[in-house]
Parts: sequence; structure tokens; C-alpha cells
Amino acid sequence: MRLSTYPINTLRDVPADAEVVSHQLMLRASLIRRLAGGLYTWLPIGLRVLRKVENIVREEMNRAGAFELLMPTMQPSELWVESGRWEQYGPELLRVTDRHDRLFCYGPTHEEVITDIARRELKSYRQLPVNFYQIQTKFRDEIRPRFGVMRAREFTMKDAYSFHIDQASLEQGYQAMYRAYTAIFERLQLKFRAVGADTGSIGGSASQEFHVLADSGEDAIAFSDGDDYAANLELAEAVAPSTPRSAATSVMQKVATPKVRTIDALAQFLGVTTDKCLKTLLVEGSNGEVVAMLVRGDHELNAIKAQKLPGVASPLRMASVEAVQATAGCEPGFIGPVGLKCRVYVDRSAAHMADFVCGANERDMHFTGVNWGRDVPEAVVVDVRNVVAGDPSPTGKGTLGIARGIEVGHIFQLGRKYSEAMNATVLDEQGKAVVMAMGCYGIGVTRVVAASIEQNHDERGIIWPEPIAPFDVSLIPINLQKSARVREAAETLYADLTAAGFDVLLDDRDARPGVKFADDELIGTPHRIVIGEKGLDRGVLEYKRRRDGLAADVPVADAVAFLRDKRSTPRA
RNA sequence: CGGGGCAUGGCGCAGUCUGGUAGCGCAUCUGCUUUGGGAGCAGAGGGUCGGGGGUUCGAAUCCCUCUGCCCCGACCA
Repeated sequence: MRLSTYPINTLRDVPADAEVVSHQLMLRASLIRRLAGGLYTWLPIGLRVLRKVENIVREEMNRAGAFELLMPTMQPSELWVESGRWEQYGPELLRVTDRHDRLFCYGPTHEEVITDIARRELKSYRQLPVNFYQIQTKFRDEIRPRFGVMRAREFTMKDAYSFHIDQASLEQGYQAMYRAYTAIFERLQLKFRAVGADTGSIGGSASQEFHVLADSGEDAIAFSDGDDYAANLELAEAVAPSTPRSAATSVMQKVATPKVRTIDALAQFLGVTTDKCLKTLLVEGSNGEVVAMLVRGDHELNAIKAQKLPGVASPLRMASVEAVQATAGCEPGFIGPVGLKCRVYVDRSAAHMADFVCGANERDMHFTGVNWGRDVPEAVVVDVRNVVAGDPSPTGKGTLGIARGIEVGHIFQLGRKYSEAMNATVLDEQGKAVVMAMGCYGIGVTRVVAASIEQNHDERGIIWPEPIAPFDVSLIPINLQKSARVREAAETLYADLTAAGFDVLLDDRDARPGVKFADDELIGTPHRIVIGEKGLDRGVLEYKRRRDGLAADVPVADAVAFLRDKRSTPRA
């Protein structure tokens, strides 16, 4: 590609409404442009990256034996009514009406369509297992699109669906996808982790997310240093303390704590640590009553875990101030379990406390020296808190650390949710109709591009991993408008490298060197060759590697071989 | 949905409090000089100040309203 013919428009200033680095750099390097909230145009250089990611995904899916197809983005409402999701799916599903007043939706995912294909096309167990995938545009009307293409409303997704005669086959297919995903993210050179995920309302037996590790990630993941345990924070189990609870040593006393409403203030006021305080949270119950959740002062309530408990409203909501008054007889800030008349759940760690501090259900009052059994009845012990760094791993090996992650992939054993609702059956060996088992597997292709930049950049710009770089090499001729030698050397090298299979960017603009260097580093091409009079006088070209700044003089005649050697990832 | 912030040329911003008819840097165009890390000089073009309504002799500025964008979101018991 000759830069002189491409209207690139790099930005020196950081656009004010871009928060994360990947978004800023994608705008500055002219990879994307915003059309409206959560909608982005991929400009030519950005599209090159996107296509390279797609191709790696495609190659590995094909290698795993999946078949590519392409389904429409628009889907008729009938299929969604059949699966039950027309009602179930919220406003995230964009519903539209055609000129005949027929209802459609812009597909956020394609379980319904693929299940419809499967029930029409698959007749016999002999045709199973089979895996179909597509790389296609999805639309989800996100409440809050943000971070550019990281959480966009319209985005590219690779979605795959497998069909099986039984659970054993499903598990095999799932494992094959796990391996394919691992291969894909390795080829993309992402630092990632597969983590156990919430199976949520869909049910199913197994689900794992693939997270790219990055501080800007929207998800928190817990992982063990003792083995390969990793789970989304929403799901990670906080194990019960292994030691027995200490015996009571102090007497329960009511103390005045004027205007002390928070755990931090309470701990400071009483001169104790927050883990000696008990936090009492009142949440809405499913029957209109209030339910108390007790966690240690230094812990946080886990909403996902809490809303799964019997009698708790889902999604989780805090009780209103009025409801708190009615139940505890005081305002928030002084609630405690002593004499509290409602359903009570206590977290494993909180149940392990002794001689603790808690609210007295009376304005400006707390109790100290409280003990389970003696002062407060033992409550139902559950796991309702977020794990924290340093907690023991639920596998029993190692301790947990917390990292932030960007979810780029999700694999799922769906089971028969859709195949049953939509009556997708095949005949088995006995000629009997059986409902197929399904798996589904997604990769956020556009998100992968942003995630890669999050992991690969410096203050000057993007540092693409070779497999997805828009160009393999950039050629920067110095003063080519004036120097016939430089121009000739650049043209020759451009032709030779292109012929050798490199994606080459030739910066033949009539610009000063500084401009070219800055743009080149912003765009992030892995390898750079500078062609200037200075070098040519000595018969060499000047090589520089983007990632680590490695520099070398290369004899003009050796350039192609040199770059072939420097390119660390062989072509597939 | 709730809270906060922002909206002025392609991008980044000033001007708004204290009304007087729009400015700076970058980018763009022309010319000359320049050419190894975002050039210099001279000149030029481009904005109904997010939309609508109002107050006023006069509104980017004051008031009302709508829209869009960005950030945060029970962490408290």
C-alpha cells in the first residue's frame, strides 16, 4: 500500500471522549471512526487488522472440523417466540417491523436460526456431531456502549454451534472447541486465561470464558497460584475458614457511636480492624419481605451469589430506607443481627467471627463483644461474598489473586434448551427421534482487536503482534522527492518485498521524516526499513523493530532475506 | 433508570460568571524556503457557537425545553 494514495488522517491530539488506550489509539491511528453511539466504521487500515484476526479464527475453526456458513442478520420473530426468548430477552434485542407489519429482530446471537437449520437439515444420528460457525455482524442494544469497539452495539462475532446425539459427544465437541480457542488466542499472541463462568439462566453443565488480561477489563477474575483454577469473580467460591471459630472472651456491650454509619468509620472510632466488624445488609426478598445478608466488614457482598439464595429477589436489590426502618427499627448504618426479625443469611467468614462489632438496631448505637450462639442465634451459613486476593483457592491448592480481564471468548454446553423448545430431533440407531444436544461458542472478533491494543502499546502508539499487524513492514524513504537513488531503492524494495509475500506499507508521501516516523509508530507496524542517502552511501538500509527498538544496518541486497528471518511467525 | 460532566470549524481547547455579533493551537489550501524525529515565513478557506423556544435594542453568553456524547453507579447497614 502506498501511503501517498491513501487519505490517512492521523490525530496528534487525543479525542476527548475516548477513555481507554485502545479506543484512543484506534481513533488516532485512523483505524475506526464513530458513526453514532456504539456504531463504528472500520477504515482500511483497521479493516486489515480485523480481516487478519478473522482469518486466524477461520483457519483454526476449519482445522477443528467446523463448517462455515452465513446466516442473515435479520431474524423473524416467530423463531424467537418458539424458543421463548421473544418475551425473555429485554430491550437489548432490537425489534423492527417490516412494511407488512411483520416483526423481526436484528440478531444479537443465532441459536434460533441455527437450530432451525439443524432441524431441517439434520435427519440422522449418522450426520452428528456437526459444528457450524459464521463470522458475522451482531447487534445488541447495550444500555451503555463504551470504550469504542470494546463494547459496541454493532460488532463482529464468530459464533459456532455444535449438535450432538448425546451428552458424551457434546463434551467431546466442547473440549475440541476449548482446544481450538486456545490455539486461536495463542496465535493472536494474547495473554489470556480460560476461566470458569456463570452458567446463568441458560443452565447447562459447563461454561468457560476466555479473558484477555488487561487493567482496563470490565470483568474481575480470580485465579490460583497453586494450579490452573480461574473463575469469574461473580462465580469464584469463597471457602469456609479451615480453623475452628474462636471462643467468646468478652461480654456483649452496647456502645454509643454517634454518627458512625460506615464500617470504616466504625472501625476507626472503636480502634479495631474492619474484619472485626460485621456488616449487615438488608435486601429485598422474593415475597416482598426483607432478607438480611451478613458479611465481614472487610468483605463485599456478591450479588450473583446472593440472588440465587432461596427467598431473595433476583436481580438483587437493596431494601428501601423505609423497609429498613420497618424491619430493623433504625436507619441504615446501625443495623445488626441481634434481635433482627427477618430471614438471615451469614457468609462463611462472617459466621467464623467471635467477639465482633455490629449495629444495635438503634440510632447511634453499636454492640461490641458479640458472639454467635450466645448473643445472636446461629444463622444459615452460605457463600455470599466476593473472594479477595489472598483467599485460599477452592481447589485446595494455592491462594487466589484477582486480575482484570476482557472477555473475548465464551464456550458453552447448552444442552437441549433450544433443540427441545424448537423440536430439533434426529433419528437414532433404533429409528427413534431424539432431541439433539447443543453447544455454542463465541469470539468477539472486533473486541479482540481492541484487547490486543490494550496489551500491546507504548506512549508512541500501537505495537502490533505480527500475526494481526495491518502491514508486516513499513518502508520510510527519506527525501524521496529529491533523491532519485532513494526513490529507486524504495520502489525496488517495495516490489521485491511484495513479491516475497509481505504486506508492505510504503510511505511515499512528500512529508518530513519526523512525520513519517511518528505515524509509523502510531500505526504500529512491527518492522521498519528506512531508506536514505546516508545509508545508501554505505550500501545499507536501516532496520528497526517496533517492539523493542532493535536496530540494524542491512545491505541493500540482503533486505528481503533479512526481513524473512526477522519475521518470527511463519505464514500459515 | 439514577447521579455527575460536556456540547464553540476536521481534532484539541479558550471565550459563558460580568450579554455588544467568535478566537487560539493542530489539521487543510496557495506560494517560497526547508527535508534523518510531528519545519519556517507569508497569505487563504472553513463555524446559523447541538436543536427549538423565550428575555433583550442586541444572546455562544441569561431563562425554559429537547437532543446527543462521556464518566460513575446499592459497597451501605
